Amino acid sequence: MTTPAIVARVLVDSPLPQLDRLFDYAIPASMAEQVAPGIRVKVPLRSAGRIADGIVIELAPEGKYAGILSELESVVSTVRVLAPEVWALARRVSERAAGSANDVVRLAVPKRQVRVEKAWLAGIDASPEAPVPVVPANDPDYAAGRIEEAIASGSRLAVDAVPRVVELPGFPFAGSPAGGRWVGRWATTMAAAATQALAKGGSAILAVPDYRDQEQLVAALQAVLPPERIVHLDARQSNPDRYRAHLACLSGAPLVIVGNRSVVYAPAANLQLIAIWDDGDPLHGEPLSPYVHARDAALVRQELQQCSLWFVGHARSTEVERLVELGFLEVLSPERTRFPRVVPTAQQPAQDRFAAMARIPSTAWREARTALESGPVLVQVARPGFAPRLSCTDCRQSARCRKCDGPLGTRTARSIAACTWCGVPAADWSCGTCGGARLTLVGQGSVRTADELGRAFPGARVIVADGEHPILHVDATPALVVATRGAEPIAAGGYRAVLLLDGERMLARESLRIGEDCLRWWANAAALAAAGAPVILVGVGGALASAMATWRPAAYAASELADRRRLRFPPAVRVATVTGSADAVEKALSSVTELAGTDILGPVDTEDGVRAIVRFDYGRGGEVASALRAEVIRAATARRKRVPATPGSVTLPTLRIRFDDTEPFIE
DNA sequence: AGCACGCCGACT
DNA sequence: GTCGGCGTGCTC
Repeated sequence: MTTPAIVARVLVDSPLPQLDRLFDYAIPASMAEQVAPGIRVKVPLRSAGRIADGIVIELAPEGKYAGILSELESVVSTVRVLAPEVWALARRVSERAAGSANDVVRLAVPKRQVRVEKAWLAGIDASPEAPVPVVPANDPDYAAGRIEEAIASGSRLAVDAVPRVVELPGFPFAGSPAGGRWVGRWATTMAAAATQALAKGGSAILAVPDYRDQEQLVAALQAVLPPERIVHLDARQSNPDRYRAHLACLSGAPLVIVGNRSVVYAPAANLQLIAIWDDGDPLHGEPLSPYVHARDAALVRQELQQCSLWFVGHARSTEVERLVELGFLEVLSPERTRFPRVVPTAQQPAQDRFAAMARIPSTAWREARTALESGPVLVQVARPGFAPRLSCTDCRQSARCRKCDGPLGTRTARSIAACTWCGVPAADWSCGTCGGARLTLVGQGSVRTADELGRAFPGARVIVADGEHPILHVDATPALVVATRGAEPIAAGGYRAVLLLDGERMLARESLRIGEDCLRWWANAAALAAAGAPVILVGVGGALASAMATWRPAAYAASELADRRRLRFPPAVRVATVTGSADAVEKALSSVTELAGTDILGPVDTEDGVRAIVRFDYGRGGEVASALRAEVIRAATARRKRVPATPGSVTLPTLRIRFDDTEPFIE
């Protein structure tokens, strides 16, 4: 009797780009029963003289490899931790970014935890309880049946969120803590969409940028779903928690999987929906190689699995606007909405006794004072601390840290100046330019603003919410809530007024995305206002102010995108930064320079080596990525430089590629 | 990465 | 003759 020879094709866990492909191994008879796609194995790498970890990707008839096959060393676990569709996603995403599939798989499959796995395997054998039925929810602010229809037909949507807060209803299932909580209205829209996916027998992946958003979304889900249908899966969890959640997804039951950017790789059973909240938030960008943004990974996954794909937000990113203009995304806007009442005010000093706080115009003062009689008032500022910056009183130069040259600041009224980068106190400071020894406070951080507001409104409750004082919720009683952008608490019933103070300062940062970012920060804060409450945008004019006043962030995104098209800046075109030694970069550039629709900026010198930017049309992405990937492999296998053994220095690869990074572009 | 292979200079 | 330097290439 002869059986056809079957080989296991294995992805070997290695950081080396030249090993980032599949290796064929013979399957010993003793393991034949256990070997299946997606399981962890150990394999020999003879030439490297070691045993490596790997994941079986597929079983295939022998023949692709001419040489003599080694045998699998052992089966680590029979759990299929890498689902076939997640592997397909990892491969496509890594190819698109000229990176290693291994790096993406590391994001998609948490480290194994033996105890967690054993407990899960034991639990699977126990007879499962009958699942609590899911009642699909709709969102009354969108056209009747529109959400249901979108999930049913697998629509791709840019969803304009309802700019309001809402109180969650109590939930009929025991143990739900959601009732009575206030959350952003967007969270209930996403929750409603998720229930539609569950009702269809499928799973939903919901990605949020940070824990504050996650907290709201989970509360909104708990209000409409039994707890066993909700799973957190997140790179910030401990390894055991993350692995437990990963295994829960593998159980095959339809679930709502909530997490930050890496959740887009979750092994969802019968995926029906991927929804991303606030895709313009930089936290959706993956900081690890190959630096793939959650938005891009979601787009690839949608293409592979034909699920519904939603980008939900108050402000629209230029990337989503581009997809809308292409007709790839359909816009879903609420039917009947009261937009926030935004009032842009020029920067004019107050004429009354509050003139000391010149950055708050008198109209804003009046609104704040009136609103403070009935409830909480939000004051958004750019920076935390007391004085975010200090300068030399004599020569006005910005004061720098003696140790690391970082800028100095103070955190409270009483505290001593310290470096905002390394934290070293600046005792006995003297100016590096003129030798002066006196410091002047520059700017107002959250703490200083709170101090001054407290003096201007004697008896008022003042609450500071920033990175150091994280506050998620405030009640409906009068209070001045001073928050840095992105750290605004949710107020029960909504804020009675919102003051957006440091617009000019926020806009001063040099970044290609600064307009989009500011609009996002302001719109997200404005969405926390009570219906009809004034939102005062101080000291900002032009297109941004009118986009806020008319509540048309999409129109701003469209004009911004038109500018980028003219300038050939992303996302009108794609870009890849190429960094490394001068000759490696030069070789890499010559591999793409012949391609039509590409041009090259640079190279310019950097700290170690040079950097160039390749710009190319979307249609050229595949060719550019594969050409650059070939160069990465070539550079990695080419003659290795003799390392002069500098202890502590990190050895960087001679060639590094990063796609779709907008940071190198500044206006 | 890690390890073998291979092709030249200095050695008992 | 051959011991061992390191440049080059491969890992199923």
